[in-house]
Amino acid sequence: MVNTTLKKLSQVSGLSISTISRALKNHPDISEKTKSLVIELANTLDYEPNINAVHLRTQNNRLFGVIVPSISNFFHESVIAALEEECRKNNYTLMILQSGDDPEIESDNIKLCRQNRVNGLFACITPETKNIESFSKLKEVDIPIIFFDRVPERSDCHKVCVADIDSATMAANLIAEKQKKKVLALFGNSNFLITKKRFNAFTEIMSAHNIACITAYSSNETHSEELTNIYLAENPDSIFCMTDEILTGVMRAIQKKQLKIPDDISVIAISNGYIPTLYYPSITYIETSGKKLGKLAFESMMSTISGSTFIQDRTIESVLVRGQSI
Amino acid sequence: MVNTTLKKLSQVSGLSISTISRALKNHPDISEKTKSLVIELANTLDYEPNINAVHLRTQNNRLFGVIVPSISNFFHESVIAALEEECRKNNYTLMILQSGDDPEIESDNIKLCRQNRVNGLFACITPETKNIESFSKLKEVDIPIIFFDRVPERSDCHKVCVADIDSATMAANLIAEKQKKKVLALFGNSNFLITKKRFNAFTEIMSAHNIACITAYSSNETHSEELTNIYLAENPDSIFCMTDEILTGVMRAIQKKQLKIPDDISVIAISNGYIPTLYYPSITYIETSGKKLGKLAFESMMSTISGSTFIQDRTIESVLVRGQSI
DNA sequence: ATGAAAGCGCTAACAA
DNA sequence: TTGTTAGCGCTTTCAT
Repeated sequence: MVNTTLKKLSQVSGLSISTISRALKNHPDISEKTKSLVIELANTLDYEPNINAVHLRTQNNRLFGVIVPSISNFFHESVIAALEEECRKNNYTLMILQSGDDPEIESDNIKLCRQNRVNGLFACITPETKNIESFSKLKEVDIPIIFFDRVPERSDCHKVCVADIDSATMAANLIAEKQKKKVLALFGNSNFLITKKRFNAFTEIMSAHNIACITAYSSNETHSEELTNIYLAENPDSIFCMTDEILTGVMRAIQKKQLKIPDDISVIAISNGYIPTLYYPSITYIETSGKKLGKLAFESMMSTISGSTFIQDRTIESVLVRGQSI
Repeated sequence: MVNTTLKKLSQVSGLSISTISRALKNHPDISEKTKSLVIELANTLDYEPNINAVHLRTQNNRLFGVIVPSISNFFHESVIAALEEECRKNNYTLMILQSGDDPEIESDNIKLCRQNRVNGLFACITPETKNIESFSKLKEVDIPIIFFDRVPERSDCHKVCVADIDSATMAANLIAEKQKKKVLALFGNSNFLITKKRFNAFTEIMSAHNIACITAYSSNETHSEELTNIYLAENPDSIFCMTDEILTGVMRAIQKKQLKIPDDISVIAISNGYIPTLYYPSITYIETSGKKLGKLAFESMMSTISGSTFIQDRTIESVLVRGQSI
């Protein structure tokens, strides 16, 4: 069966299309009698407005796009969940796109956003996104972009990030406070601004306290496990993990070697919060909440949409969640 | 700046709108000269077709919807990832909707699908979805539905599921093979058909082998941990976990009590595959692949869309992945 | 090879 | 209070 349209309702009821349209939107001009008549008719015929027609006509899709590397990621997942919730509340639809960390797919996704005439885009860029030219095309047609988590280095764009320096600082300070002497610190992709900042903040505190610090970069689990195996030979008394992926790799190595946490070795991580609780003793971590980030990003979007010309550059505070791993 | 339209290209080039439209779609009637001219112009003016207009005109949105309880779930996440990939390849867009296991939101989502004139819907129903009336409205307007994972009991609808009985059977057989004598078996939500089937298959094999079997239902981590603590008093030699959530709860209890796996107690789970590898020794599990399910669901959708009247009822084979936990 | 025109379903300004 | 009409941007039939 074919979908019911205003035209059909008009034909069946004998009323004009515009009267039907108005009645359905509870327009004050329409009499109560007509309204209830039309609404009832619409219900029995299962009328649902054709959103393409509405959007074409109103030139407002009430649609936001979000580009993440992959939804299979605790952090981004929680960001999306938060965005989705806010969109629901504000009667927007969210178009979720995955870049797979491939700049070409990212560029395709941006095109999709333009074709769909999104009202705004939330974007987490790929490590290879050197210039943001493809994003600029959105700006040219006045589609605001809120970058989040992984953001461009330039300052003329809206950004919402988790605390980069702060979270590394908190972890470093806890290590110092616990009188650790030799730490293995594993960081994520060195292309990212956030990695650089955390690396600098962390190592600085280490030197300030005269704590020996072995550093390495890794962005996946297996590599982290290998690195841990290698550097465990140097007998660190603690390990700092910048991401969940690193943490799981490190834990695999530790568990295989049957090392006791925290007696043989201490562990501290930066995480969104699920993985650290899976282990026993549970891992102490600095929480960077994707949920909070999502909410803040949405807030920034709304204020930008409603005319604020202010460049948004916001940061989510980190929280220390104490486990028993250090 | 405003978006470029065919009209604008027409005005700038002096060609008619229809010529522009044809040139852009590589229509054979148009001369090469005109084509290249138009394409170049479109590029310089950053033309992107207004998808709402295209869809309104062509009455084909090339859009699928998918409803899951939450994207924050390993299994559903991988289903979505697979669906997304297939959609990409086939030039469809995927609209991802979350029900939060709330029948009311589910119903809203279905409405959204109708409003967006999706070409088809992939749906994983909520535990409370007693009747599928809201889904029927989609069928009335010829929108095919492929139910997956959690599906209605009635037989007149398309279904793609993971092996229910088989996976429970495989786990049970392994437990028997390993000569276990007393097993604690934790199952998910008892409303689901899949739970019932697995429960029956599992307990049947247990009785056939004269293995004592304590059973309980739990659908979240904390509850699973509590149940484990309670039933550990009865000294089972093995635990069967029907889901990842159950597994993490069980493992928390085991780790807190410092029980050694597999010496003190054996563990076996049904899982999508990530969580079991996090532990050491790694957990033996029956893999139910969300990725395979997604691919198969898409296949079913495509054959239904292209006219097959055949009721699809397909099942993903399970695979035993051996860890060291039993 | 190109153009004119109709119409997809809807909203809203204007008319009655 | 209701109806008429134009038009959003696009595709496609029919004419030239």
